[in-house]
Amino acid sequence: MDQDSNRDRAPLKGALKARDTHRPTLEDVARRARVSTATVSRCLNTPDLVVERTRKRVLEAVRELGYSPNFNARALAAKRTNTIGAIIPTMENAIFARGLQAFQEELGRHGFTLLVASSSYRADLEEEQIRTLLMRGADALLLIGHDRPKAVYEFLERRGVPFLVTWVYDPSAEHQSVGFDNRAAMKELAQKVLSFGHSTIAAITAVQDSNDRARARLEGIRDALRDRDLPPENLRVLETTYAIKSGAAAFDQVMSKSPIPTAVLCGNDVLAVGAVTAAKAAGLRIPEDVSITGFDDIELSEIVEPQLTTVHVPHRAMGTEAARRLVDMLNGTPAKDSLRLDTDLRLRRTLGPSPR
Amino acid sequence: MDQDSNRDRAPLKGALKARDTHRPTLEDVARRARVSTATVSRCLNTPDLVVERTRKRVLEAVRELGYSPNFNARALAAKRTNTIGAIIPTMENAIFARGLQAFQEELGRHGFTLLVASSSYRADLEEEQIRTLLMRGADALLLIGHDRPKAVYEFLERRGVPFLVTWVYDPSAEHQSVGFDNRAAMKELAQKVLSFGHSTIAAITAVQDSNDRARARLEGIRDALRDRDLPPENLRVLETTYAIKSGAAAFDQVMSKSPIPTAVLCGNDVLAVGAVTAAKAAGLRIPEDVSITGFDDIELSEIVEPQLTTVHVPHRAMGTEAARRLVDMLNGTPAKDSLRLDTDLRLRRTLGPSPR
DNA sequence: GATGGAAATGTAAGCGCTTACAAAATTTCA
DNA sequence: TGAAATTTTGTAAGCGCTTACATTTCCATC
Repeated sequence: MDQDSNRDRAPLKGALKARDTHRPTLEDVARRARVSTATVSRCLNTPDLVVERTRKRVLEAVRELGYSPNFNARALAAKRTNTIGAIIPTMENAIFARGLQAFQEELGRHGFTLLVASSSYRADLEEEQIRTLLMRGADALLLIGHDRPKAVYEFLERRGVPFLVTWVYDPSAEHQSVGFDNRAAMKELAQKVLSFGHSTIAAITAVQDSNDRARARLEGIRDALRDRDLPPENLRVLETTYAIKSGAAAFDQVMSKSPIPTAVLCGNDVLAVGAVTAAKAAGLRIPEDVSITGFDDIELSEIVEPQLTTVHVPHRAMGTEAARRLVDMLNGTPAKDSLRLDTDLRLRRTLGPSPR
Repeated sequence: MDQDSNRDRAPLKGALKARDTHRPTLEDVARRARVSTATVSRCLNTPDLVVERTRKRVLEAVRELGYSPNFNARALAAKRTNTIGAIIPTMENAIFARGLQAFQEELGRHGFTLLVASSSYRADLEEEQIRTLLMRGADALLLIGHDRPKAVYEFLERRGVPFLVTWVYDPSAEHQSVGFDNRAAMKELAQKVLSFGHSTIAAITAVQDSNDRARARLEGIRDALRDRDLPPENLRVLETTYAIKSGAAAFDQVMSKSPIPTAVLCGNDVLAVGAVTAAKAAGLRIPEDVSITGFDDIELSEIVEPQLTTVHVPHRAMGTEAARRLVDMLNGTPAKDSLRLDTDLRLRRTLGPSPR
């Protein structure tokens, strides 16, 4: 039996009406404090415009009634929500979570609220989420990466919505960004790998489509090879989805076909962790038999054994600075140039000399 | 130079007004389709009430103008947002993410949207988030665990907001829940540990305050000891915050004071992973020198070495069922009894026979 | 072809706020 | 002391929708 008679209810409307002991409105507060609704509104939004005596009386009434403003009504009237939307590719893994945490904290300091949506790395869903966030009244948006249809940017601009791109730094791009140079960072890592004598390389990359970070990272590897005059054939590239298992499968595949690489550079730590587990399962020693590297420096990379050599990304700095800039934009501060933040190589245990 | 003259802007209002090429409203659509706003509204919300010919004309106008409804205005007028709020303790680790994913998917199937907030495991912040979500018009709420001030429940009930507790199953609690029996699950694990001959035990638990899951899990361990007639002194308990490092620190502490336990049961996988890394750092073999267990079965538990013995929690089933019930509540279906979902022991490598 | 009832559409009153603008109260200062 | 300037408060018009109710249109029936 899954019914519970002491709690049965009428259909929605009846239920709501019956139980809603009239949530107090501005007008209730106004009546109680014997002022106009305008004054109450001012007490809440621009307290300096109200003389102390009145203000006290009003706030007293607010407390007594347990009043809290109706966000939707406020947004409708003010045409402003003090909300900033962010669309990230995924919530499942924590890469974006930390940056977003800092973003939110900084927003909070300026009286703004964060609304998050995730696109599952899908361009069409991202567009939908953008529309949803704007429908909900987001005053500005935070976007990850530059790569999206031109129409999206046009839409945003037509609407006059301030937005900022993050997680990348690309001064050649058309829009302002706060991030790091994925290509240069990966190139630096790849150079380090090559300096260990590796010359037959594999790259396991995230899906490149609609993902400029993934593409830039791959280009970084190519840059490094080129600098050393290694032919492009020395790099084998595999593309796969963002999951530990995918990394493992890709690793198996890469190691099963000649020429077998001595180093496998992964587009992110999640793939790299998958590669590490697959290598161990195959009885390979890391880094004696094969070197593996990641990118992002998520928590996992220090837990996995051996610890992952990777690139540390300035999550928090990005989040904080992005928040500041977005708030500035909403306050009418002139736009700034894109900001480049630094990455760090984290040389840990999965990178070693080439066995050949 | 961080200014960019081709993008400089007037202060906010000017900027918005200047750039806002009049976002189309219902009225614009109505005019274009030569019907009343009511008809347009009906086309969007209750299309069966509109005859095909008109509907087509209206939808055509919608498309041509690129109209999308103003969520806030809609919420204000309809007193309903089709939004359900969820407050989870943390976004940083993925435990709740997967359950929430399923929750969201199921909500989507019923035309509802999810709004997430996180409380950082703090009761005061949770209250604030509840208020925020309700201000934003959430029609119903998903809450984690039963343990919160009575006043919160009273507030929710006075407001007539349907809500559901999850991540726990406790038929003795006052409110409906969809979850699993934390105490019984941990007891089962602890029994298994004891069956391996361990008798000097330590528990590293999450902060117990405002966290009935943490308390229930600890009680589960005590239950198991009691069943075996082991005295309570054989269990040493350490409480610490939710982080890998905290788990590591707690482990070091527990192993540095006699009597030294042969098994360390952790309240969750994050703490357990910390314990595992600390053990390895201290040169202890797992499970030869010490056994360690977790709870939750997050992805990490299969990555860490040795793989973690833990309790698998039915994230997705909880999310899906919780969504269904909440939607039902909003549709006026009579309340149901709490639902108990099953957990599974995942016996992996960190649990072995007692060395003594 | 008139009639009644159902189906489709329109009219207009809000929903709970913010904010121009107007009015009243208070302060300033000649 | 009183007019002007300033501060404080009030009035009321929306913001963009939904929906109860009124009206019109349509169609089946006699």
